[in-house]
Amino acid sequence: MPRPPTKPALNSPFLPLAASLPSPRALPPTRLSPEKRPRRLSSAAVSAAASTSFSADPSAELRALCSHGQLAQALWLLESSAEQPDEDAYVALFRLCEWRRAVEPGLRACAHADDRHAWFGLRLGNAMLSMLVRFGETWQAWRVFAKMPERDVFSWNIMVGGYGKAGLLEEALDLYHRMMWAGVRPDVYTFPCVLRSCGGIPDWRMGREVHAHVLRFGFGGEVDVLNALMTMYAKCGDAVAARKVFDSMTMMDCISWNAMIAGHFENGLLSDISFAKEMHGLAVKRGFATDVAFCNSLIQMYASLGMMGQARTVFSRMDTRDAMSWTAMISGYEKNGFPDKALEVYALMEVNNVSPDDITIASALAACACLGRLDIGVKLHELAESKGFMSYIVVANALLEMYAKSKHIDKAIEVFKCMPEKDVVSWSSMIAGFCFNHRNFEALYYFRHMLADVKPNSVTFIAALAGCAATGALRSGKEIHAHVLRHGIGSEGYLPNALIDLYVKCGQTGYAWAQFCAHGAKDVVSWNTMLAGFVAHGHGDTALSFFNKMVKTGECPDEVTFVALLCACSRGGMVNEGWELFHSMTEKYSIVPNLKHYACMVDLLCRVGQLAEAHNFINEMPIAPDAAVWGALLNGCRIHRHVELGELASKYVLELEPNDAGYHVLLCDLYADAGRWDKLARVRKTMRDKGLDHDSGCSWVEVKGVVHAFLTDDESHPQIREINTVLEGIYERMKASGCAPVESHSPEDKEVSKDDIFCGHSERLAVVFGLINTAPGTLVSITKNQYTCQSCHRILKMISNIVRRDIIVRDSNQLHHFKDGSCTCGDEGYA
DNA sequence: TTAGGGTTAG
Repeated sequence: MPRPPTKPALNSPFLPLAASLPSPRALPPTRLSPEKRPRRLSSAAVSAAASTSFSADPSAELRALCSHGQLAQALWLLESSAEQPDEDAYVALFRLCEWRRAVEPGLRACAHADDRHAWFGLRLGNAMLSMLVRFGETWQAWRVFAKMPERDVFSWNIMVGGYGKAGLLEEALDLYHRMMWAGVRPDVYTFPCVLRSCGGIPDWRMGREVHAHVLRFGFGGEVDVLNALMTMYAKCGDAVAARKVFDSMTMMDCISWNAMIAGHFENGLLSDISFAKEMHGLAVKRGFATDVAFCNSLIQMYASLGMMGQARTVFSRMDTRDAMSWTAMISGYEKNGFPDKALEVYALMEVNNVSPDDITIASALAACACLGRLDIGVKLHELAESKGFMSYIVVANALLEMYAKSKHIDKAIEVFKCMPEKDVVSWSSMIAGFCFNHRNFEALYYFRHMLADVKPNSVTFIAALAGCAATGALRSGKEIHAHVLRHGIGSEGYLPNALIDLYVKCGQTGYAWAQFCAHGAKDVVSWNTMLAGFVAHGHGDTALSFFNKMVKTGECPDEVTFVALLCACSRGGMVNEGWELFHSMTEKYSIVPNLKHYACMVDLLCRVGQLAEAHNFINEMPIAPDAAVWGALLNGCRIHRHVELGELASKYVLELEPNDAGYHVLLCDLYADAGRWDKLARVRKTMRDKGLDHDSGCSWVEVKGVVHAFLTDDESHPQIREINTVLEGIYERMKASGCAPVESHSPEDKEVSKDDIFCGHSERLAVVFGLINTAPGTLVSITKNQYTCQSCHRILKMISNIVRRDIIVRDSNQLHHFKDGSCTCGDEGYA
């Protein structure tokens, strides 16, 4: 025996149900592997049964009905007959139920037998076990197993395998141990059953122990057992041991090759294209290339290497393809950045009448999410519902993401709420989905709720950090940072970059810099994030020298790098540097400027007053300018009060984005600053007609780890009276010192100032709320969804001077750090 | 005349 029996042997007929056994409620939902076709009755068996004359013997009658496949009648007979059927009749009925996958009748027959038997004989017990395990009824199977005084290796195999399949991996290993203690000699089927659970946990030590048993019991030459061993080692991350098993095999089948490829792939060892091709060639030579599962593996192998052409060749040469073959192609295209091709393959699959499985639908949904194809996504949703796939967590998760990425977050919430079980992916997708839909508030709310339910992973943290960064929730972000450190995953995936971004966006350049320096595997994103941080804080010179350092280190800049750099030049009025960088993009770095770069250049030229040059620049663009490019010109015209050119720009802007409230407001500001009240009124009327007149300005401020949101003219906050009193006080002090802001009033409408209508003032409420609820000297950090208006900008500068506090306002456009009466933005655009 | 191992996933 491999181990001394420390637990009582599980061999008595009246064995107490051990406490370690799972309760029925604890059983996880099972996704049963694709069904093996139920065996059909041979025609000989049917005719033999048909020739049996019906007798008064209910057992014989029951057997005959079963052999004719008349399940309903058989069940009726069983339940209505007063007499107890014999063991053979029961066995026939259970087998029929198993073949038919008739769960409900099977369970009824099971209850019938259970009521009338104190114990089950070997044949009857095994038939019941087999059926129950096939149905995923692990708990019922355990009850039957406990009522079997005699058990053979088959009974044990079913139990070990069944528990493993139901996801009760630890329990499966426990059963295997008990089998050993009971002195049952394992057979060739036992090892694959138990090794599956070792790999699934994964439990390498136990796997090695089972490996020793394999050798001790003399199964070291069995292909099936060795295949299972190889897979177990691969799943436990021991590619070397897996390879050793593979090399020791004197006989192998296509499963061996498949396990080898899959094992290498899982352990990330298949990055070598020539090795992959060699594996392919060898397998073809040995005649395995016709096996469907093997070809599916090859497709996946090539897809993971980004070689979709090769994958397609394998796919097209297959004589028969199953749903997995199609799914492997769909997911391959989707993962390699060809979601449109993925959907083409899916359409072709439909034309070929291949029924998609849950993973096909999940993969196709992922492609829809990439493309924002809500139309196809909705059809897939309907299909998933009709096929009963909504209970599969992968399908629901893929659906969530599709809806979130198609800007239908409410639909995603609906799907999420209907999910009976949610895993870390479901929660992470919702958090990321909220951020994607600019509903960061809810992202953090979901994150907090998630912690009570599911253990977060690096993807969750990245999504939650994005939510904090977007709302400027520094304290919540720091809390998440602490979680990350506790989980020991601070350097996992994109987490280091997400942390740099958090601190940059919350105005904590020092922390960001510390994170950047500590990040051992910096990539272009790390550099870009830090660079954007310097730019946002108005450190244009630092940004440029940082860029030089980046290039010297050997990091290759990308288009994002240049957006940040051109932005720095624009903010700092560095026209020459801007032109130099713009030209270097194509000349030095082979980066084709995109619309964002053009918009930055227009902004740069406009800010230094070169409006005509900016206009020329737009006219000479090799690509069609978008609203942002014209918008930059419009903004420049607003700053320099150039109404005519501004009107021209606004014509293009509003043609391209007719329903954007922001651009309308910009035009209003242009007219207001130039004192053109007639034209201003006209734009305001257009806005009213289009329903764009409601101010959706919103500012967030985090106090003691809770993010508070303020809307324009928000009177709903519990502390609003206090806030207003403080605001008034500040106003009085400003007046007394003779620096109260001048509001530009419209002469026709003396009651309402320009700022009251358009600027929102929500940042004023949020700033004051932050000031009165935090300790003296603490930095107050606000995030706003629109750009800060001139009046608020002036007032906040003054407030920072009066109260001697640092105030950071991150608006939709830039970051303002107010200190001692001035702002880091250099008052650009706030002249 | 019952069982096992390989492939597709967010």
